[in-house]
Amino acid sequence: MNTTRSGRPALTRPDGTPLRVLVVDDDPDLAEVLSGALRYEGWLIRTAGDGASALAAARELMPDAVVLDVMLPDTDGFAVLRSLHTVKPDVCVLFLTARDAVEDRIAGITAGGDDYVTKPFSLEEVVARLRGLLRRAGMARQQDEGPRMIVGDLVMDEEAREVTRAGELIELSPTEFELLRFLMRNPRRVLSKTQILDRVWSYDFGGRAHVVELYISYLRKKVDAGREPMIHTVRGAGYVLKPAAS
Amino acid sequence: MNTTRSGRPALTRPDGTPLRVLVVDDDPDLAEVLSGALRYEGWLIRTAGDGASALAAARELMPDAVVLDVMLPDTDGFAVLRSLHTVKPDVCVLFLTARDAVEDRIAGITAGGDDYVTKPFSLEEVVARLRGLLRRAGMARQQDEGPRMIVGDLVMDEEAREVTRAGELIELSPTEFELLRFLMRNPRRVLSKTQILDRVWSYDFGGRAHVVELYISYLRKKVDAGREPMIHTVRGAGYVLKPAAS
DNA sequence: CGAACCTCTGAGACCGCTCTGAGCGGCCGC
DNA sequence: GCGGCCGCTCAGAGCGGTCTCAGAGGTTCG
Repeated sequence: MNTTRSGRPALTRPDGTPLRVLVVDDDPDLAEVLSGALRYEGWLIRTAGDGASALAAARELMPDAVVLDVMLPDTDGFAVLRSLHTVKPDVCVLFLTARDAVEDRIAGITAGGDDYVTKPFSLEEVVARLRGLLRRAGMARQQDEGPRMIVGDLVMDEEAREVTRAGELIELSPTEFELLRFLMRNPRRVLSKTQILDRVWSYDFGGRAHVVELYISYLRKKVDAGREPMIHTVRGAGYVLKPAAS
Repeated sequence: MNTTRSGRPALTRPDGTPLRVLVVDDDPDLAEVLSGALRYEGWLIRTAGDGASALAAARELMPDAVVLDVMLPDTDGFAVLRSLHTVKPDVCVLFLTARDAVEDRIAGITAGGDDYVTKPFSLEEVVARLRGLLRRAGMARQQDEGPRMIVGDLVMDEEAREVTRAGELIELSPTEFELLRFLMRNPRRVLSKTQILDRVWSYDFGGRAHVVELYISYLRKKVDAGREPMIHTVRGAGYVLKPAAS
């Protein structure tokens, strides 16, 4: 079976081959970081730096999804979207956009089922949105039962943004939610504070790893409160999430 | 089973294959947004930019329904309608028309079973009208029980434009109604303000997401008033509609 | 022509979220 | 045992998201 580099089973096409994603951004550094994160999911990635080469790459790759910066040197996002749909009508598109440009020309994009994230974003956010898009579009094999993630008696419904432990509802802030999502996607696996910072916080976050400790403590208070602990500290290494039974 | 991108079961032909819809509009952006929204319903979409290519596409696609702009570069919509009926006599037609356009001729249309919406329209409106047309024409399989939607003790009858909670009638303004319809079509699913804006407000609406907050507060006053709340805010993400029991 | 309603804008208040800094306690090496 | 380091938690400041109110402008209907 196709797997991610973390050993977790990858989200694949229905036939088991890797999902294909095209990353389009004129900032080479950002494109590199993005494609790295997506490759880590076990997907097949190509990159392009402008609209024209994006179209060429799309024709060749026939991607299942495209991560597309709205601000491109040659064309605007809407035109690219149209061209992409003529190349592959069922392609999913995840737009990357500056925060203040949202109102600008993006209007109507989410209407077709496509989605967007605003810069600066976290890699987990991008990956999560893409997985959501691909799953809803029926391009991904249903290995798990949809948008539900389960570790021990801890359950996360990504679409409803709902977390329960032993059936009890747990309310989480956005950052807490994203941190827990990252932990749950990597159960029984030690994650360093740096790793967590790189994945869960925005790429331009200048702060310290201390924040991770703080949010872990928040999570413990809500997730482990009075119960068998699932979040464990590995001194000098990082944190692990494990089912309580173990 | 054929499903929409939201995971909800799609309205299909009686034989289970996707409904076929032809979108005819000379504005490529609008055609793109429309076909995106309809594709999202799990339907098979083709587009055309003028009357001649519309006819050609219709002959090839044999669509169940046509979304047709009245103002076309080469002919007017009514001529196209007549030709369409020679190609496929039982096709449903949804007209797109300017607000101040000829009321009399349009009136004749609705008598024939077809329908129309005035520009600028919201995508939810178009989708709802189309679903109504297809259902009434017997082209869609009745998977759900007709025009009735139920979430918890909240019931919406789309055709009667009537909403009740726990049996009590709730009076809603047009915008409130459409917002609630969108929420009810996506229960237990977090919807961002942008998503809501793109679907419920007209495509040319330039305003801010602030309006969504305002209308959510109106809805709460009417739907949740004094009862167990069903409309929940997910800070930083959007809103969810959930049965009170949960 | 007037009244009622609907929709949207703007302003203000509130409150939850995020992060900083500091202090404390426990773990490890010496 | 002792000092230093690592990790945990608390308290608080600043910020930004969200809610609500009041009112203007437009539309519909009587």
